[in-house]
Amino acid sequence: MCRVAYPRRVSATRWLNAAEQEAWRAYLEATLLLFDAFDRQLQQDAGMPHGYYEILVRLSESPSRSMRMSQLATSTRSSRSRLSHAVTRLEEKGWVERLDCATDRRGQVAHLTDAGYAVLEQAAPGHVEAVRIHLIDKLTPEQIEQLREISTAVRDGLAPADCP
Amino acid sequence: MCRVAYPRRVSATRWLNAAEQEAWRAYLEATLLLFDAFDRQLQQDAGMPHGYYEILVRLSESPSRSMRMSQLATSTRSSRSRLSHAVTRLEEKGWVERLDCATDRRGQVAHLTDAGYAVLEQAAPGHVEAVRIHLIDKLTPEQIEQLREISTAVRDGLAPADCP
DNA sequence: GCAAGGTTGTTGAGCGTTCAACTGTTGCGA
DNA sequence: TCGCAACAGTTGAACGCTCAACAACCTTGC
Repeated sequence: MCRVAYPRRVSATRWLNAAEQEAWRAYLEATLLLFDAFDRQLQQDAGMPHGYYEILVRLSESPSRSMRMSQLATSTRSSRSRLSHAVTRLEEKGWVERLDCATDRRGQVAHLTDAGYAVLEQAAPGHVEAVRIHLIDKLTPEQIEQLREISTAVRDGLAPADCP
Repeated sequence: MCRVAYPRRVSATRWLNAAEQEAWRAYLEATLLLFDAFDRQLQQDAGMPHGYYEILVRLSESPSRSMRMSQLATSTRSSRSRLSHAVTRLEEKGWVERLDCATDRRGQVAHLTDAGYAVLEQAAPGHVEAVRIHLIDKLTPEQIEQLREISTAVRDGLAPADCP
């Protein structure tokens, strides 16, 4: 039988040192400002939040302009529930449609309509310009590479293993 | 009088090259996963979203444990409206209270209560640990410094000039 | 062939955020 | 000191997200 004579001492908090704290806070603030800017820009110019735009982008990159709901959810890093609600809204706008999946009767396939593709084409330049102005153009090529490496390390630590 | 003979040609979209695209997407995905993780952790352990936690942190760092609403809003990078709603919730929980400002009758001061401070003390170790595990520990000291520089550049490009 | 358990996707309630409109107050120039 | 713009903060409606519960279907092992 397992006997624990004394409760193990709860490990002391490893607080952040000054450099770590500064990095974390700067990252946090930059990200909040950045995401706010993108959300506002897309809401104004295309009538949708950034998350919805990303859904359309992913669909547009698929050869058939369609994807299984669950695949779309993991590739946009969103929950099934969030995606389901989002696709409902996108369907109301006529930008996406739901189709039954041929091989799995539980499944649904989200398909980007022509209207959705048109909206995306019209919204993309403004969004890319915003990403440039607020992020890319502020950094040197070396920093862009550093950001890629940093982000990849963090992402791979958090993403389920089967995510591409 | 100013005369424009021909409308100026709309500038062609400066699309992202492969390296820029990869960096941007990795950053986007890492950040979504990271913020989700922090939100979930704090919601579970402390019953509040990350944004609310940050409000308590800022207040706790003020000598008087209080701040003007507008100062608190800009320092947490949130809108006045968001902060107002948030403080309402935090007040309902008894973690913050609103006081009238002595020098400006329009003003309100948010003050961290003892209960709020206690909650913060109890929630902090778990949150710091999450920041370590998912972010700091995944990076080398050089990368942490790089992240600080990158984030500072981006933040300073977006923040109103009078923000410290 | 069938039961058990896993997977896929949806739903509704509750909560947080946004946006626009609003109140009350202050600062400033005529 | 009057008038007015700017400022500080709040409010409610609309919307997006989370969470838990759910229905439907597939898979596995017997």
